[in-house]
Amino acid sequence: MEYTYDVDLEELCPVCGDKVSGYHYGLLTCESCKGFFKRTVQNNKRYTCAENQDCKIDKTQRKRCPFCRFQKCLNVGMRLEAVRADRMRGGRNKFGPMYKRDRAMKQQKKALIRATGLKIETTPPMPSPAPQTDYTFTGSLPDYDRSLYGPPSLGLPMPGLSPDSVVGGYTYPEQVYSGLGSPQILGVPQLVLEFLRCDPDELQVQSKIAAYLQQEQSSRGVKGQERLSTFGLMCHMADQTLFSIVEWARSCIFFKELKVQNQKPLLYHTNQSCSLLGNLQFLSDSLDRRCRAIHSSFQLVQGKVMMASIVSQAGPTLTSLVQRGQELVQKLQTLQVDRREIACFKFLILFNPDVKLLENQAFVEGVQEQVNGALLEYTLCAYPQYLDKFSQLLLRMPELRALSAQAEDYLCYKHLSGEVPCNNLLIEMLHAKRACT
DNA sequence: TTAGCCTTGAGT
DNA sequence: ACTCAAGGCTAA
Repeated sequence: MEYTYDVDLEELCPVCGDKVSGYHYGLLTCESCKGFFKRTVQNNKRYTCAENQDCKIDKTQRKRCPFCRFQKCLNVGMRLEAVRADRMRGGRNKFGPMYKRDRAMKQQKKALIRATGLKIETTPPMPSPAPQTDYTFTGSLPDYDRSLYGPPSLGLPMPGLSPDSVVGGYTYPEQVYSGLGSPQILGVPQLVLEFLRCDPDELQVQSKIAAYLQQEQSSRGVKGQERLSTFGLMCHMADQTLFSIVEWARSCIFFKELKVQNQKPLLYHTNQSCSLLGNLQFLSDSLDRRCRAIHSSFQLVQGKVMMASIVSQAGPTLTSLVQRGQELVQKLQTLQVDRREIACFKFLILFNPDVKLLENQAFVEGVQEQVNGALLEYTLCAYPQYLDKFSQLLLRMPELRALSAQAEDYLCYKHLSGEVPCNNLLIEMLHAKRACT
């Protein structure tokens, strides 16, 4: 029911709502708007609006005001460059690959809708900024006075909440991203760039934690205290990692808009998963940045030594947990997950729709949808030869959550048998989590 | 002028 | 050989 409704919705012309006949001048439109756009651009037509330049354009009224109709054509993203100045017929233009990606994306979004029952919001495509790529091939650009119609209004609906977005006390996330043709910089959706901006440098975080642990250990030596066991070390390490995750979440887009009481449950369900991803990012960063090779290899060696000591000292449960974690990291590495994808993945983990909040449930689901959409778009644009990457990535999510839950159970067990050091943030969270569920 | 159908031809 | 988004044609 919902599914067919969505499909129908997508097959309507974004200009007038008539039936779509294919891709025309950059996007799916109906035959009549295709013809109208062509005539207007080819013949350099100028219209004027008898009203206030905001006429409603639909199937029955589209003939009434050509000015507003053409305005709408431009606003929904129809491309002047796709009208050929030399009027050459047939053949293909450079939009071909874009149409192909768009088709792939629509298909995968449908699959996603079927799989999750969620609807991925696709706001009407934004007019893209002045074309950076040259789309002319079968001829030169038509001599068209674009400035007459003014620059395309590419304002992002970023700041503030519009009155419409507040419904019955529940706030919805601002739609920061839209479908293909959404604001992008070199093929990276704006939202993905924003995630990357909030994402901490994992190398630095890990160095800081390592330094902290070393200091902790040596100060114990000085004070004549017993040195920390492997498990004790891991608890401290996890604790520090948790601090960094909380710090990250509190400063990042979407999350900081939530009230603290709503932030907490999300954070409680996040810890282990994100630290695992942090590890992955750390590893990939270490490999990427040759300039820090010495530093990185030192850290890697340290990591390996630590692993060895875990395997030799820890019980079989912990060992298997760590091993499974490493296996998952390895799987993700063979997928060649890049930093941007990891940044998105972290958001998907943080905004877990399964965590029930007292309020703002819709907000969490909305963010989930937006991030899914942005990640899908990014993977399709960045890895067009690997159209499956998005679903491969999502496929790892249940594994990650399962592992996280097991780690938590283990921690709980250890805590009950009194083996976890006091003043541990992890345990505090554990208590808080049990209390609120 | 509109809009449905036709012809074309590079890319696959 | 086929596809499908360009441009072309023409009756309302």
